[in-house]
Amino acid sequence: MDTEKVFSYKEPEENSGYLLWQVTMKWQLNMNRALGKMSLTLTQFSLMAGLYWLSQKQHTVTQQQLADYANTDKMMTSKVLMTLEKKQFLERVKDSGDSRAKRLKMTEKGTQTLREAYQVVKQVDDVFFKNVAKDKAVFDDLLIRLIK
Amino acid sequence: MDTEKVFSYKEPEENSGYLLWQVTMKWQLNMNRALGKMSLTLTQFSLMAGLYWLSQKQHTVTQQQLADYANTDKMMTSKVLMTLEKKQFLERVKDSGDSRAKRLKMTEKGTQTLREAYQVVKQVDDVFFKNVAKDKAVFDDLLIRLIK
DNA sequence: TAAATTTAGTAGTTACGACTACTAAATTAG
DNA sequence: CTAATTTAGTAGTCGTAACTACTAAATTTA
Repeated sequence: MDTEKVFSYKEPEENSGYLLWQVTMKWQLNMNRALGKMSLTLTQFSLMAGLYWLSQKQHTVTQQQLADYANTDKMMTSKVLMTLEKKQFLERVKDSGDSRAKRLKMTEKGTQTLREAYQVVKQVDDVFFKNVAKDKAVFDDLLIRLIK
Repeated sequence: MDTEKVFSYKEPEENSGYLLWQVTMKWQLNMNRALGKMSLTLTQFSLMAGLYWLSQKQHTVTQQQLADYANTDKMMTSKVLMTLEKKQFLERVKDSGDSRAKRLKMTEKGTQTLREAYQVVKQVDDVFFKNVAKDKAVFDDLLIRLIK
């Protein structure tokens, strides 16, 4: 029989990684439920937001550039962008300079949807982070140190 | 043309939710890569760990009880437990009292694998949380407040 | 400049994670 | 006691998320 103990702590709650995971799962669930009312997923929203931000910085945005910016896997990004194109939230046009690349351009419908979605996201975030609002600077700093 | 701005901040990095998501994604990726070497996923590890912890507290553990404890969806939990049974890490026996329920019992092989997996997880956590180690108490407190 | 390497994107696989919908058994209520 | 409701678990779907493997085009280098 196996009697030697397995863990160096008694409860999962003593583990930062476990807590981090639980919190993010809850946040993600809230986000997806809220965004679901407008037929968007969190990932779809994030890529649209990323495209919006990147477009402010540079004239053209390719799928690869967006994936790099959003820290998403390029294969997954490709699939989600196809979905977003089908929904007519953006266009994927062959780049004139590099014929391998797809240039991304948000449509008017996409921008409007993003604007509405952001109001929903903001609302969820306000409620979710209410209990740590006064420590936002500390919290964000800790998270930034973890991303490196 | 749409000129009204969409976001109330300039960079995603100003948003706690976005940071939280990015950090957890990175943590999860590190965990899954490390656990992958022993053919385990993070979710499989978590449910095995949850079963181990719950088994310390109570004589019998059902799938539903484990799902409640781990805060996982019962449908997903059911599938992952079937996978873990196939791998012979645990047994799912019909409960004698409640014939709807499946009683979960970790096998010797499961316990041994969990022990090895935990060493891997511990190692990944030590590296991942290195930069915030001295603030662990603050960080954990913030996360606990977010779970409520 | 031809060959080797890198880059941009797609296809298909495995495993969650959140669903709806379902079966069957247990519990509660009238 | 029987009907209504709740509970435990399974089946199948959709959308990531991380892969391997692939095509084709651009770039490097020998």
